[in-house]
Amino acid sequence: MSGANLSASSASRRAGRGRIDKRHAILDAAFVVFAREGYGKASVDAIADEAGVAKPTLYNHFGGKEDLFREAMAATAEQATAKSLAVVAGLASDVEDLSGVLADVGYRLLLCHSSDEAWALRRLLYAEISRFPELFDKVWGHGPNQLSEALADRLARLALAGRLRLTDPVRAAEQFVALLTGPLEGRTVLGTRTVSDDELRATVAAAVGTFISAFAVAVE
Amino acid sequence: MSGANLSASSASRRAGRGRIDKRHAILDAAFVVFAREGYGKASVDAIADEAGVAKPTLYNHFGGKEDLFREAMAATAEQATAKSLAVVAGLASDVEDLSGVLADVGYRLLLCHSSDEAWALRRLLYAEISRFPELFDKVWGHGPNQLSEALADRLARLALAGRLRLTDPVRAAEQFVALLTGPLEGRTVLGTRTVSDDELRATVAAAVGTFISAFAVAVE
Amino acid sequence: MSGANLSASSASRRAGRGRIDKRHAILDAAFVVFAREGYGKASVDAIADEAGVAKPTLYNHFGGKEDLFREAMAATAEQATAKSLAVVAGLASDVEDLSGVLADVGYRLLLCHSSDEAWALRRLLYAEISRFPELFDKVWGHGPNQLSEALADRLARLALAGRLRLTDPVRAAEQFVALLTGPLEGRTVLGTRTVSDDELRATVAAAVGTFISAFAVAVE
Amino acid sequence: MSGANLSASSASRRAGRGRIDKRHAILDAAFVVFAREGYGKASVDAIADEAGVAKPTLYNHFGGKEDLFREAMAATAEQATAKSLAVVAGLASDVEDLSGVLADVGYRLLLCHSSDEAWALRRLLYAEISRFPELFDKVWGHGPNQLSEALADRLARLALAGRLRLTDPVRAAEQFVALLTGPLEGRTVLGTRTVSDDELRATVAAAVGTFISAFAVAVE
DNA sequence: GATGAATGAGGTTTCATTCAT
DNA sequence: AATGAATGAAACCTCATTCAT
Repeated sequence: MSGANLSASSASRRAGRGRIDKRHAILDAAFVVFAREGYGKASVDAIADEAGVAKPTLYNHFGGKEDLFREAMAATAEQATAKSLAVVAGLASDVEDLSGVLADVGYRLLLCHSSDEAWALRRLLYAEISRFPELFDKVWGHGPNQLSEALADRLARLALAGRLRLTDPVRAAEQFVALLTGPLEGRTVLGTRTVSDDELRATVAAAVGTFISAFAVAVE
Repeated sequence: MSGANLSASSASRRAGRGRIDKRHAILDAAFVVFAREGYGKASVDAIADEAGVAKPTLYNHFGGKEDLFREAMAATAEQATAKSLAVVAGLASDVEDLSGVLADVGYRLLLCHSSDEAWALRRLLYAEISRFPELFDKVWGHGPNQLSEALADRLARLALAGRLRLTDPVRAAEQFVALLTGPLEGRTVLGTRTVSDDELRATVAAAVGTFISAFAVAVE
Repeated sequence: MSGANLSASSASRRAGRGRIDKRHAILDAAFVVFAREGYGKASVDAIADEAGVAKPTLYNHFGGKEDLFREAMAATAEQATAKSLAVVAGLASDVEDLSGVLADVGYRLLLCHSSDEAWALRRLLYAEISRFPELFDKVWGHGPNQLSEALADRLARLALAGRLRLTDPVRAAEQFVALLTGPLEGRTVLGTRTVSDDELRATVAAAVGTFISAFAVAVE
Repeated sequence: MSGANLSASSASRRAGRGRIDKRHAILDAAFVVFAREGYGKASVDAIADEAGVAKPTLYNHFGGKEDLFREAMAATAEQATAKSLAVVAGLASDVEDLSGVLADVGYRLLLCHSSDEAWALRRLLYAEISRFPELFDKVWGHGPNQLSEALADRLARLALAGRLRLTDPVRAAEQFVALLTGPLEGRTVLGTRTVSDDELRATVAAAVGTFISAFAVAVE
């Protein structure tokens, strides 16, 4: 969560393996620089340097700074979304230890949420939502929101299986995510400070505890 | 919630009432422009225009763009914080209808949270936290966080009064706030879209419902 | 020669002894700042600060930056000139040890020439001669040039007394000054480095030696 | 000597002969403008205009105003130095008419010293020595100082050849230069006024006369 | 007479973008 | 397709100067 792993993998950049992935290198570099400097202060020069290409090359691949931002955000968001969805996909409906399984899913969701890329994405989205309103769907709609929908599906099946008492699965999913992530916003200082794994797990435990208390069907 | 009422009241600007409030006019204008453009793209020229003063006046009052940003954020945060704290201060511990009271407090907190200023503050804080790390304490620490502490105090007293079953009041307060605000982040598209009052109240009801289910001591 | 004694005497500035010498304080401060920053980079603010007065006060006393420069240069030049002329005035025509007397006068002239004020004056004059051509007369004409004239008078009397063989006393005076000061320009790095008193005296000795060899009437 | 021939030759500027000499054009223009306005008042805009390039081009070639000044000074100083050294190089040690040869060398040195570029160099060096102390070596050390050394070599050989009586050739060289240039500083008003060729030659004659009187071995 | 506050103009520098190669 | 070099526009900031008190 600290910030080191945000540097674009320089292997593919450095290696002249071809020019098929020059576009990829630019996108990676762009996200790195945007994450570090913000959209307004990030300079196309810095992105070109980070990508190891000349500026006109960058303009040949993308229309300009705005398009580059859009595409870099979309590309990174896609990866982040996939990870979260993969976690949710692992939530089965025929579980024994519901609390334990929710805690496991919650913990892994929180890891996704706490990655440097995820924080950078959210920060940039927050910052530029008014200049790039369409980014919301690409980043959030295909991110936590899509996440809420996917999670709602799983919760609905748990309700059908008699393990949860739900009237609105989407709302419940939103609340589960909120209970997980909300308390950590302040504690991580918006992702700029690392929290210990213990604190992470404690937050998960508290979230799951509250969620279970509110929604679980008591076992006999 | 839409964005119209973010323009600084021009009455005090136009009136040459003195120069004591020129500083105030600059701070107001600065926040308006920063909120509209973001820190990086906001130009000092635009701020000076919005404030109705010349640029050097602005530099005489503040050291530069960075300081101006800091002070504008702090000033707006102070106001926002005060409102939220006032709401929490109204949460008594000897209440009859606990659900109703929590819903009332929650609704009013959500109004605070949903104001244009509050969203703008959070967006700017998210965007610039790495360039201005010290802002977190001023904006969030004296904002939702201070809010969590104040709310925790009240919840603790409700626990003492036998109305809530709490092990960690701060955690509970964080969760209450998370249940209120989390689901609305996506639904308001980070504050750029207005949600109906009905949806607001529904979110509050759901949050209070979950909270009560999880923490309320059952009445006989 | 180092640079410490260029700060305006703050005693008269600090003491509210009256306002008769506020003009003096401003002139002193102006020269200090001009010497430190150069005319172009010196700011009126800095001068006002150094003088301990407000900017409008300065504008009440002088017309603006240009006039202030002119007057500050003139005032400092007057002092510097007076010192040099006083040295020359001490050169009598009925001397026994001509070499020794010339060395003495030369040494004291060189001290005048090497003072911080003198170097600052020359540097500013060199720098701004095209913007302030009239300064030449005030600074140089009333300085080394006036010096040449005064020295020429004394040399002429020594010639009349049969001690020197001169066709053009002014030329001889110029050459005497040149022999004294010329070699030191490079050695002091235009006045920014201190030279030892030994080197000063050696330069004087060499200058006087050459001058005597060229112009002295051999004693029997 | 008046100032007209300081404008950069516009031929190469106008002709788009390539971009190899754009750097040269900028350096020339920079020196012209710095000489005319001084470092502080010279604007980068004016330099870019004079060079016929856009401002960013200038910033691409040089780091900023300071570096540009350094390089412009160095470039001009190099040319000026070369000319003076070439003159000294022509001073042979097996001369018949020592006076005549010294006068010839002196005259040509004085022409170098009196050129507009040389005066501008010295004025700028004097003016900015405290802000750019390292310029001294580039301009003066490689200029008159290097000149003194080269001249000292030649004088030493003349001493070996029995034509001069010297104890310290460097000192003698410094004095020769001082006798040549010193009297002209005042007479040309620091290079801002033209002196007639007659006056130039008279100064040379006087300098050589004094030098010969002081150092020449009497011919039998 | 002295001043805190204000300003129009202009400073250096950097930016996103485009040629010509 | 890729690039070194160039640019118009605009950024932040500072200056000499003047009000109104």
